[in-house]
Amino acid sequence: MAGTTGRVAVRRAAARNASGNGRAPDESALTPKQSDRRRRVIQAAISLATKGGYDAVQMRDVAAGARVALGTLYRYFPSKDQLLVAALNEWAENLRDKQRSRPQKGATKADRVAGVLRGTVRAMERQPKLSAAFVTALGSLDAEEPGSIERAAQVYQTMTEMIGQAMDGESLPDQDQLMRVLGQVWFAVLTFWVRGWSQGIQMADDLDAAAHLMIQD
Amino acid sequence: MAGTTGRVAVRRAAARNASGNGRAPDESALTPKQSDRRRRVIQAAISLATKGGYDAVQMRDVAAGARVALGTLYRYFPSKDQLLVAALNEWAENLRDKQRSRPQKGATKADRVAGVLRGTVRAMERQPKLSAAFVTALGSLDAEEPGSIERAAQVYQTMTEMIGQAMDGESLPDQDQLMRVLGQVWFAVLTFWVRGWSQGIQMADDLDAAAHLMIQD
DNA sequence: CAAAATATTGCAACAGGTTCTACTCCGGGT
DNA sequence: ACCCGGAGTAGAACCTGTTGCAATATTTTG
Repeated sequence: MAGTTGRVAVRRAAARNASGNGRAPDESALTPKQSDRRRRVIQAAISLATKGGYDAVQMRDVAAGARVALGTLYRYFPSKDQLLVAALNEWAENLRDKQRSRPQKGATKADRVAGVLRGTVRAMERQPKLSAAFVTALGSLDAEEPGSIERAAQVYQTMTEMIGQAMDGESLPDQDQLMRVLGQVWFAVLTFWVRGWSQGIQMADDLDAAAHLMIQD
Repeated sequence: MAGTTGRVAVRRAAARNASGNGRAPDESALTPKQSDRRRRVIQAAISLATKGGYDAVQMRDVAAGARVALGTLYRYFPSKDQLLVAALNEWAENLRDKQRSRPQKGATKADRVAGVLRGTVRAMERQPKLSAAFVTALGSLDAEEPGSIERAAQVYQTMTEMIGQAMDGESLPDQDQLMRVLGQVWFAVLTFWVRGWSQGIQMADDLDAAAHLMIQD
């Protein structure tokens, strides 16, 4: 029991790219074998996270689960956090597509936006361990680490697209600023939940409050 | 150069409290020697964080800097993150007291609240490394770790008090909900900045937008 | 003041993310 | 078919947060 270590922020900075390329194979198209490996890695990470959360996603286990060497794992994803955020990306894109096919029904913009936001947290509450792992990883991305900002931006954009769908019709003034802040509230609400600073129930309330306070219609 | 580890989420859970007490001496009043040790520890952490940020705060170095054994350090603070958040607490309380003596001048509630929020981030921008360490620690607190939720709540409350000062006068309906969301935006804005997802300049804009969208007066 | 209870110290040991090394393997160009 | 460089593999090694422990030092108690 007991005993464990923690999160690590990694310095990395210089170094790296010792020999040859050193870049993740994301850049150019992956060969079939490669995208298969990539899929297996993400799947292994999700599977571990679903059962045991962030801490249970141990890189050695992910590698073993995906039947790749540790070094290969790190060639695909430069860190545990980026791996998990990549998984979160796929999850979010899935959800966005689902929401696209079943649009919000609310009468007002505010209602529809609140609906979308509540939808995401409801989905996350169904897999608390996995979601906690996602949120922890997202909130721990190292800004210095190449690619991490882009990966976060991708999640943010998927989120924004979901909100955008609910705001159809003529756009409000300052819509960008508004969506930006809504994205921040979404992130904070999830973090508060994951960190135990608020109960699951409060997430919906907070999102409702934010949407209705900021969007008046 | 290169090489480092990351954040660690610690399992801890059971175990601990093996022999005797095991509780941090925070509980009852500290003896003079003890509060002196405590002060030295926090000071050492701040000093390291100011120069090198979160990663530079290495527990062995903190212990050495405070002239305390590693074990003692852990008796006072159960984790690196709680140590840093304790430091953040003191910093925030200081700022709150300063703001109390020099209240916001804005004409509207929204202006004054935005002013307070901007004030905190402006102060943080002056010590980017230290602030990044604070925010990272706050966002990494382990919910399982005893005391961590209380410590986060304390920061949150100090924040709330600052906002409260600016909202003097009759309170709005849903004021609690409102302050809650404002606190979330504050946290998110700082996180976005620290993670490199937004520029410093944007922090003020986002906080202004949030305050003015949510407080209409 | 002596005994008992607590706090500190110094250090070794662990754990898990990340890095490094020495090979082996595979696919394409010649 | 042969050769080359990039991609993979296995595993050791490194780093730093955290824990465990025996020996001392300080405080509390009676």
